[in-house]
Amino acid sequence: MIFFNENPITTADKTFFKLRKDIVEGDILASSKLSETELSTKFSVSRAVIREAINRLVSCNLVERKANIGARVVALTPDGLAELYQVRESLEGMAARLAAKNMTMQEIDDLNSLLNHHFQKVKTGESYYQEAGDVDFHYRIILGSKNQYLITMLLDGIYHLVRMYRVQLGMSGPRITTAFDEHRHVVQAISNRDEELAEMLMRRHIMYSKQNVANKLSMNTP
Amino acid sequence: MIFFNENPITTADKTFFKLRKDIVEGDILASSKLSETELSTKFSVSRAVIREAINRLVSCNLVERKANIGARVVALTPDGLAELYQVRESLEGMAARLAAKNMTMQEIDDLNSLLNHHFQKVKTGESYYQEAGDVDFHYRIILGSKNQYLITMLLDGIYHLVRMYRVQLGMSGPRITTAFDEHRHVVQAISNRDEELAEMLMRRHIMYSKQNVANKLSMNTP
DNA sequence: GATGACTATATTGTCGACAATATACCGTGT
DNA sequence: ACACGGTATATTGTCGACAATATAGTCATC
Repeated sequence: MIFFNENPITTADKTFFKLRKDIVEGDILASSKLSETELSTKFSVSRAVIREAINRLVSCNLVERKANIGARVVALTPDGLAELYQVRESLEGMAARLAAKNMTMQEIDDLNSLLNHHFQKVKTGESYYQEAGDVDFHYRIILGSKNQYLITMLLDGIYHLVRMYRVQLGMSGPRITTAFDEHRHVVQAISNRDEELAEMLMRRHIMYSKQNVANKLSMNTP
Repeated sequence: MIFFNENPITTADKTFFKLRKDIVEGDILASSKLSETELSTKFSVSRAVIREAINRLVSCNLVERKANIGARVVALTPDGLAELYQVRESLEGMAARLAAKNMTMQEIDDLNSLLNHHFQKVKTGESYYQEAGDVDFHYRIILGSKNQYLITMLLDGIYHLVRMYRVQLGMSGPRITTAFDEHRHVVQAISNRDEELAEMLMRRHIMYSKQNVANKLSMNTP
């Protein structure tokens, strides 16, 4: 069963993915207005396609729209970050617990391989944390929960917004290696089928990450 | 700050609300196909409006859409119910905990008034549980959490799907009065600012409700 | 100089038509 | 009788134009 088909089929799909990428990576600035006509000429598609893409961006909390006024990219604020990570901690904690219960041995092995791959990059100093999707640790855990609604809420709901904070506010210094160790420990708990510990470790990991991003954010907006 | 503006502005809004109501209440049958042309003639609006409404229904997990094929109302299944209530228990438990922390005295008083109002209906045997929105106990707790993302996930994500199961599979017999008592206890905990107890009682309450709906569902699909 | 109504402009919301894709039907061949 | 291909039909996806709403600018009035 394939939960998440991120293969674009229609042009609206492609436009949505492109816009999401541009917003998450900051090529379209936070808090900036999204003009339908402007975007439609820029992407050489009709306004209907742009409108559908924007509506989907609203669903993932990356854009806010007001009737008859327009759509804006969300702002990155300390309060927003706090609320976001509050639910993220709870939901991804739950995902880790369910993953410890429901992931297959094969999937756990693959996850370990992925971490080994990441370890190579950490050693050489590359920042691999920017990438989204199947190559991301959190993404795999979320899918591993095998709960359709949890997966939708996380991947369609806040996953990319979390990435937006992370990518635009950066992660650097010793946090990279400590975060990697925390990933290791979570997978270890999952491997032991220790549901409670997996949840606890994931919650702590997200708590620490939040602190890191919050510091960067408070530096930018004093 | 107004979190949820359920006031329809555009015709797409109105169409969306109407369709959502019809689906939740079973006037449009579960698992049935939604034809865009058919609906557009039925509602006397353009297909663009219908398409937008359907996309929003997809966002609340009431409808599934496949590219170039079409949209169908979701099916009500035991497995779906189990997954749904698994996340519901976690999220609404969290909402109750946050509500115990964040609701104002005024809001708690209003909530008690609402329960008194419900009590009158329970005594006379009316089934008040069908109504959605501000007059619903769970709705108020969710808003009381004051967490933007939690509110969005619950109200835009699963609230109406939960109602769909409840409305179409019914709640009857002694469950009505016991559910009412459980509501009382949750509010009592919130009133005492006992976050842990509020979460625990809410989780239990949802667990019991699930059992009730699951029984009805297994009777229908033997 | 500030305020309020009015107009001009730009943007979003809605519509009907056309294009692309999937489904159903029918005929042919084995 | 069954399997396979092709055509006809129906449905969804995309487009450009028009209608409705909000914004900005202008002018008149106090």
